[in-house]
Amino acid sequence: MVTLKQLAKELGVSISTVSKALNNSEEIGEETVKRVKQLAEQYNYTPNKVALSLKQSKTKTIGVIIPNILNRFLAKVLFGIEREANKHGYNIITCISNESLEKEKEALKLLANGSVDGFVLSVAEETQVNNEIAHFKNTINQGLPIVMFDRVAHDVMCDKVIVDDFDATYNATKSLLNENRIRIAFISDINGLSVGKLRERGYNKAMLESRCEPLVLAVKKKDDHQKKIKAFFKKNRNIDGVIAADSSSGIIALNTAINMGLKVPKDVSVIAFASKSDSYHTLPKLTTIRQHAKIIGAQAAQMLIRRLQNPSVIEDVKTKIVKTSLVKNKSTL
Amino acid sequence: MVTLKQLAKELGVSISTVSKALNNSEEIGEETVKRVKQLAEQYNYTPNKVALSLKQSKTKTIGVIIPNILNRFLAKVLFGIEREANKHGYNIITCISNESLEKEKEALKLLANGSVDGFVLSVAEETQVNNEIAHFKNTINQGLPIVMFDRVAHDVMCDKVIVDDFDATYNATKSLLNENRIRIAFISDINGLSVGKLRERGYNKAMLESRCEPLVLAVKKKDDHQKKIKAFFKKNRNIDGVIAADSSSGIIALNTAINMGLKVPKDVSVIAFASKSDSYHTLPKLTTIRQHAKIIGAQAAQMLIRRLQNPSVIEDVKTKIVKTSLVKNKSTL
DNA sequence: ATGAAAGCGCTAACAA
DNA sequence: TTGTTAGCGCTTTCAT
Repeated sequence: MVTLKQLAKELGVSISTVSKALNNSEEIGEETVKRVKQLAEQYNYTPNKVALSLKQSKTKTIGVIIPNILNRFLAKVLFGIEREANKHGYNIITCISNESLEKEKEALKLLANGSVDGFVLSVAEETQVNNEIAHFKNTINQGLPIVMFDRVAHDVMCDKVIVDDFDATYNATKSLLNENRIRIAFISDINGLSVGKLRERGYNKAMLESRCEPLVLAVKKKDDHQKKIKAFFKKNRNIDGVIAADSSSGIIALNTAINMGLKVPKDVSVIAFASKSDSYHTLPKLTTIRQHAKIIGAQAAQMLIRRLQNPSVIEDVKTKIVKTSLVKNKSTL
Repeated sequence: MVTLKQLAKELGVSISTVSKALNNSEEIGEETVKRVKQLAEQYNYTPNKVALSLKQSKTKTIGVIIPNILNRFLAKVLFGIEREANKHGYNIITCISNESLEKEKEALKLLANGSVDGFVLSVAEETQVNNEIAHFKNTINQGLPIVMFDRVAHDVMCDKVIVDDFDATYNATKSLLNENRIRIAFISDINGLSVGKLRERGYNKAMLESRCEPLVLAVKKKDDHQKKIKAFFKKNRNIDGVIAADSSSGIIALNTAINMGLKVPKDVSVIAFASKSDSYHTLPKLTTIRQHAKIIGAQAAQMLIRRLQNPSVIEDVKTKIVKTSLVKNKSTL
């Protein structure tokens, strides 16, 4: 890498002259500016990012902590964050907590040493279960703002971007009830998460309002989803609707129903939290609750960057709700 | 953030004493070391990463450029890279090229300004189509090593980690031929990629060896996969086997076959490049070609880190092949 | 219009 | 055993 020093030497001027010339300072003579820029161009000079960061004590880098990159929703949010960050000249440095509290703490600590200007993160499962929040508060107190998305810690004062999980399942369940379904099951493999609980509650509310009895299957990560769901269907022969809190459960439920000789949507309707491409993984195509992951990511990044660029203004923390949409396909009437 | 300066001041010693004490230098008195460490602990001191990077002209950060984070395979590789990097004290800074040559160039340039010590990347589709490699060569000439994985540019001299794509489909096709299938189709939505082509060639070779006529369906990203595949099945009624170059095509092919009243695997066998969790998205469970994405990521990271840590040794570039495995499930005989 | 110098936080060679 | 100093690459204030 070429440095200002080398350019200065070759041009026979001082370092500061070169710096000013490249930054279009008024102080420098037209002729000099031209010479400097030309040589810089020739040598393909770019300012050293690290030196810049040190000097200006900001890195233009956002730390992103994701619980699980294999989760399609989270991957999509990451995509949204990256794109938005890039648009504003920020890079992202990614850590994967793997749903572990310990790794989350580590990542936070590791990056809070000057590597990043702030964080966008979704809380790890273990963290939510143990309700740990000290590490978040610490980080914020160190002057590093955090924006949480999807899985948030409500007791931490920071900006948040969430989904209307409760309303989403409430409305989805309602829509099945309107199809005159009465034995609607709720299947979820994210029962430990805040969002999983909200989704279940929305479902419950709708069911109880219509005097239908809730019927819930909580699948665990280590279970064989297919077996569990098949057994569940066998035990509850009269199921005529399914609300799935995650895409896998939804896809498997639909395919299992068909495998058991049921007609979808004639005998059973299925709705799942899932993405567009997931909906192609079943025949008939799956009716989905879309979370607009990319928008969530973009919003979160935006909130963080705003805060970074107006550090003086002590804004109140905000919580944005990105509404889901129910996209009807052929797995419902 | 506390700095050495502040600690030094409070302790009434010089900055270098503090630095040495914290780095367990032999030079410093036992008593002093204790005092320094205690105060550092109390103030939760961590060395400023940026200053360290500047001083040592290495960042302990790896730049990762991924064409598409929503691709499950690539996401999994990213996971492997991150974990391996972390193990060796490296962070990763992620850019998503979104299959665009321009973004790939940009990312490379942006991070080559001192932000990272080297790159792990998979080549964007557009880059492969246009066969552009100058930006890679530039980066390497600047002294930043690159390790490519999966989609590699063969004409660039650098370490590579690839999959035995050709053999994988050759063997998979053979295994269907051994089931006495004779009308085996190849379905792919990655026809533009180097790996897609290799997969097709492996299939072709096996078919021709058995004097069977190849039958290929190339789906485009923007197509409605379900429609395309259904039409394909209708046009070629006698298909008795499918090799899919990507998981989506495989899942959709299997589900479509069932939807059309065919029995899987009795009438049609299906094999696809896909992950374990994908195999649960069909009933019967999908027979898959596994790429061991995490291992690929870990290997790539390892190769880069090795090179970074032995900069003097000019090793020859290496290409590692991570073998796929054919995991038989219920979609084949 | 140009340059010298200080300083961001850290390490390390050298001096005391 | 401890401190001084230089320097990593850059910006910026203050001379000149």
